[in-house]
Amino acid sequence: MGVRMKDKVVVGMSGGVDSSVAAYLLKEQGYDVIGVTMQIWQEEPEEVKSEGGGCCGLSAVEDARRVAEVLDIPHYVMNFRQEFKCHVIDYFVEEYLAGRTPNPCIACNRYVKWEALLKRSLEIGAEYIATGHYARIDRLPGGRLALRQSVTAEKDQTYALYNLTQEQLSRTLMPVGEYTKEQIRELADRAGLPVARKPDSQEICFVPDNDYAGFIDREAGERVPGPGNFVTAEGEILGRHRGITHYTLGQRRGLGLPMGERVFVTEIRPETNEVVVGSNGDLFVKEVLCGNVNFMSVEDIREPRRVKAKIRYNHRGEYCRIEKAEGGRIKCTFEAAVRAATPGQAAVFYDGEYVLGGGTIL
RNA sequence: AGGGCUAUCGCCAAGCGGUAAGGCACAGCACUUUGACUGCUGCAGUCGCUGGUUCGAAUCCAGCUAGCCCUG
Repeated sequence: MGVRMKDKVVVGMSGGVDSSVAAYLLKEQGYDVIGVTMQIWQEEPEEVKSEGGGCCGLSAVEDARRVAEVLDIPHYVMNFRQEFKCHVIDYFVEEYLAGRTPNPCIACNRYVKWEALLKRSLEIGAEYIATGHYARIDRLPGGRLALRQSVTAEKDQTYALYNLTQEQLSRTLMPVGEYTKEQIRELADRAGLPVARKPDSQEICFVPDNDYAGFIDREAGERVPGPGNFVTAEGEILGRHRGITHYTLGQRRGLGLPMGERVFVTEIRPETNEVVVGSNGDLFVKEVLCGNVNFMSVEDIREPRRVKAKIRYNHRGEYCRIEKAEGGRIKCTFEAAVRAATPGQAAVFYDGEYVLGGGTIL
């Protein structure tokens, strides 16, 4: 590893174990480490302050500061509320209003962490930014940079990072990707970091009460579509739903329909405010179309090629053939049908351990 | 107000004299740095009501009530 001594790196510190250890590791490697905690949302309610919090919660600031003290590195708080509101919150709300299911982490990574944070980090003289993501970055023989899955496939977080550009990757360090979660906690413990046993974060960081639909109600007010009909694919009305923002493809719980058998959301129709319900089998498809494609390990694809694709964060992946389609889109033809390919979610393509690229499911 | 049928958890539904299956829904938990999926746990001291027969009834009998159906 060509560690360039004294290179300055800004580590985005969320106050969690992973980013804390990232800072620790980089310091050990000889970098000039600066800890930065991003303020991205409002003040947290008092109750959740001492809890695990989200990946970017504000209670984070306290923890991050303590870690920085232990590591003896400077720590700053940067305000990114505006960027977060624009690229994450608004996007999140608009997608749901349109009947799609967004992935806010992907947007946050691409536009807040690797755009706003990176820009400001460069402004203060840093060469790199670093995070505690479980992913690796390699330079390929051809010269391109590509994300590589972390050592532990279970913890791998490349899915949420497929949208990064070459320029962004060239300014990024992800030291945590070389270790397992257990090793990271051990390192934290040995380094005396106060967050070694902090529970992993989960849920949407800006929706601490886990009621994302309620969040949309508060954000979008009367723009939120009201109740409508649950219907079958044949058009039979089965009952009333609470508004399309409450549902996503493949969802079973919360429908309140006693059909005698399990039923799932198979389609959301914003035009008619209908939510279509069907059996689990109805959710499987072999073809998926993607837009807003970002290529990573390759500049582009001319010929169809076989890759493994993940259609959601927690997806083991399925082999498919990807090929160019109308308007820069990519058509994926799966070897085995995938369940609930959901518009708004990302399909990320893997060439072995490397992220070839990805796009948004249409 | 002639006759027949049915009344068991929010919905569906076993049970046929021996001390309330199951499915769906719902709730909680687990899993999870997105939404989901999935898994686990919980969920009728009571069988429309009132009496009766019986050692013992949701199960048999009677009356009442409600709903459905057929006649008028």
